Amino acid sequence: MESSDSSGVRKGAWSKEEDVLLKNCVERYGEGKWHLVPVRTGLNRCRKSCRLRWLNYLRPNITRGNFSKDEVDLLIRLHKLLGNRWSIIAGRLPGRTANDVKNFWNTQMKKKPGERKGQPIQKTITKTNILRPRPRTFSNLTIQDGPRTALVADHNHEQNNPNKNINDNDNKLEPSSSQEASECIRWWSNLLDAAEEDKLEKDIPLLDDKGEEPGLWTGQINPGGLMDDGDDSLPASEDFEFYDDAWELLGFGNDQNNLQDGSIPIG
DNA sequence: AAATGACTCAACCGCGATTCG
DNA sequence: TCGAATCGCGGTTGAGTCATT
Repeated sequence: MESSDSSGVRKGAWSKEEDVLLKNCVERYGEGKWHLVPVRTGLNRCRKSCRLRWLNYLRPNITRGNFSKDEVDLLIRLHKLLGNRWSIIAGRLPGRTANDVKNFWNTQMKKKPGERKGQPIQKTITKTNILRPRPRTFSNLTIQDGPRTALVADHNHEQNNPNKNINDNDNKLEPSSSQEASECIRWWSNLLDAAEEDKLEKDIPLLDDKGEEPGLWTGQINPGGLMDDGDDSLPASEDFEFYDDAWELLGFGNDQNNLQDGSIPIG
């Protein structure tokens, strides 16, 4: 079934030999610089295809198989909050790629209740029940408690932060065990519970009184959320988002200046 | 056993955003 | 400041597989 485009670049399913070449390349040079991968490997593939294959299939720690009940539950609520922002949602589901999440949603969750496993969902996304994230990038931030995957870590500053609660060898910021993955899911689930109970039952406007979207904090973390093609010198989906309200619920208050500090107490 | 339809998921496409010279 | 290159993402497609007739 293989084919190639007008420039002769191979398309279609990957062979085992191609997988080995790509895997060896990434292990040697690291993720990123995808435009160099075809040159380094000799693969007749475009950079996008190489990145996609790595992120969605070859990358370590990818969780395969059915979604657990907890994952489905969290997925439903995150989708309710975020809509089709698969990379962000996947970032809350350790080991799941955005493509996985998207495929799962499109194949399982769009079925009518009774046709699918899991609980019914609200099919219609309206302006009043969806919160779009408002990116607010920050760095040098560490949460000293909670799941490791909820840590906020600026890769450029990790070595300067003695308080970071993360394994130095694990710059992917992924859960190291299924127990941690479950803990991460539970943590986000609880957080969403609190945020939903506190705010979502009210009719939150899309824009606040300053004309900005109420929503999420964006910082740096990668609990495993991945999207397909593209490239970056940092692992994909390094965004970390905090529900504004959850931020307060967690005891941080609403002083955004806190975010500039090296660490923030939690709980 | 063969034909057909339904389903899954890997992969591609296109476009807006970002980076870089 | 601008244009080209690259990245990141969501939407869509289609080949392979499974279930049903």
